[in-house]
Amino acid sequence: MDQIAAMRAFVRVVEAGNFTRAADLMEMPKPTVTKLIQQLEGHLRTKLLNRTTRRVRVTPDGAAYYERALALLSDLDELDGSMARAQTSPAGRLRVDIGTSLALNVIIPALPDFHARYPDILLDLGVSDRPADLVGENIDCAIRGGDILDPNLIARRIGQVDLVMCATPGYIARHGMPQHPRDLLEGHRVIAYFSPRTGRRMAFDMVRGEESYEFDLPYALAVNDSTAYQAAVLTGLGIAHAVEPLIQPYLADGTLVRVLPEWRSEPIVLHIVYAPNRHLSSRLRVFVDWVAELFASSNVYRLGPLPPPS
Amino acid sequence: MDQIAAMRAFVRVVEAGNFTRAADLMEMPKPTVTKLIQQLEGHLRTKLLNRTTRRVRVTPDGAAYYERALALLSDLDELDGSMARAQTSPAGRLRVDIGTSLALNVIIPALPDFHARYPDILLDLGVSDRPADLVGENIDCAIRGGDILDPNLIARRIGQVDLVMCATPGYIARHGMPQHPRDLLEGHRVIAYFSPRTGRRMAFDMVRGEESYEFDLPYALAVNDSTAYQAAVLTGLGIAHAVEPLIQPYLADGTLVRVLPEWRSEPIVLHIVYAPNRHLSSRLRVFVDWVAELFASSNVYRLGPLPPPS
DNA sequence: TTTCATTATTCACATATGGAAATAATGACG
DNA sequence: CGTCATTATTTCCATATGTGAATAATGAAA
Repeated sequence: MDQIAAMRAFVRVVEAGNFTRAADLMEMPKPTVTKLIQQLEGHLRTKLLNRTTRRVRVTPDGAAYYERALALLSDLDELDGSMARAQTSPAGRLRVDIGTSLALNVIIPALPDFHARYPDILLDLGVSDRPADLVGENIDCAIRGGDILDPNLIARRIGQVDLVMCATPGYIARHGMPQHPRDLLEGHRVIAYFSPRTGRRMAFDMVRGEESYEFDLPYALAVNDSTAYQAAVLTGLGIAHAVEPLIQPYLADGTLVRVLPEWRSEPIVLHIVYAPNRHLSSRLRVFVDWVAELFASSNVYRLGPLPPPS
Repeated sequence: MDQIAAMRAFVRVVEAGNFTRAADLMEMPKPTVTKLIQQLEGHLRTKLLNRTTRRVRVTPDGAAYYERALALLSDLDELDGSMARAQTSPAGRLRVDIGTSLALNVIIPALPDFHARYPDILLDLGVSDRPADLVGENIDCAIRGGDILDPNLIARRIGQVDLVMCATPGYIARHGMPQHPRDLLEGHRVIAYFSPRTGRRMAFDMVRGEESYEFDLPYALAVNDSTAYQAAVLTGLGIAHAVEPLIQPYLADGTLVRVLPEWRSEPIVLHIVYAPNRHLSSRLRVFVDWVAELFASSNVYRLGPLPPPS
């Protein structure tokens, strides 16, 4: 027996004064109303309605039950309604995990716009290059650069960033300017980025026409955070494989110089990832869409955290 | 979908921490729990549980829903429980319709006993020989003498009363003592009882051995209430067909004398009647049983209202 | 990395339920 | 009283749901 349906039918019969009208109001066949009332009376072991084909009268027990059933159905409808409203009017807490550079340079500066659009969404930002367990830590989504290795997550591509080789003028004055990727193997040091998850250093890849090199180079310093990497580049301790938009101001004012500029590296692809869910909450949906729009609507889409979390 | 069952399953899964244990606790197959949770999520269009085969985690939405569902289920259980208690612990109003003589002479004097046993039952006594519409007037039961003509009611026999012929000594001095039923046809008058429902007078029936008479006799006075009839007997206006236990004191002190004592009349059968109901309320059930016991446990069972409501 | 015990889900058949049509009951009217 | 319009209930077949068995997924342990 569907007790809620039975209670709804009973309430309707009491209010309508007969079975037929109640059935019409509920867009339900009459036998169904009959059956539901019978089932409810059986469940409660109490006669709720004295009825003939011409008259329906509520028993004293039925009248008492009606009042309480009405209140209870109202509570249930309120509960269902609040869930529906949560779906159609995005509100509530959203937990987002972002790499440091993307957070500091792209997302956080744009948040006034998101807040203006969705004032009822509370954003919890986890800012770290260290990947989190989305399901295990109840994180709604993450914005990441690089390959997405977890096949259980949905990854929506939102942009890419270029990597470029560079160094300080002081480093070049001391060690000389490399003329070819193989020059980096001797007499040079790099500033390396290592994965916060695996500890493995990211290789330096370089392509020119049909030529392609990929080296795990001798390094003077290795960091595993994209914002720290940007600061490390400026120390002059080595040659860096840096995110182009983040160092662009330093290239412009001469603080840094390009190294091997005729060689290109694979850009880093940016994704927003979240767990599959037939019933995606509206607040997550609007955030994903807003992020995608943010990256698509300006050339900041090419920005992203240094190296892939691989 | 049975939403209540789905909510119960959800609450159990949250508390048990996994589907299998919830299913065991509810004595329900695991696939049913799976289906119910899926249906509830579909109904609410919200993911309530993030689950793998090894772990079940409640989503933030799920946690919020859990609290409210728990409260609502508690209210429902309280409502169901209160209906069950009303069935097992007799309480509430009971409307009973009784003929005047039975009310005044039998039931009312015994009510202290009923009240002592069932202090939470409130009795509304309708006292009249005039029959009421049980269903139409929300009367729970009636105690009646005579044949029960309504086939839609349940009639439980609780006793019978004898009818006897009698008159005042003054009447006999003026008209003479009848020696045979046929003597009543000439020179005599009776006090008649007529049905409050149909207006028809009750016949005087007399049996002796194989002889049997039934006359609609000339009357000096006719009343349609059993208590009024008792008073009318004492006027000396005619011969009466009276309820034996009610006039016993007058026969003992000579106020009345028996007439045709060797002739017998059909006793009046007493019933308690109520509408059929698969779910008889406990208060009605205990009252019916108490009345039956009252009549069975003493010789008052032979008492009843005059003439049938026919 | 592979293995394996545990647990959620899916599948397919048995059982339960829904609902159109037929039937029974009611009570107003003449 | 009989007739008949209205309405609750029952019947029986089509559809939906429940559930045992099989399958897929997970994650701890070696």
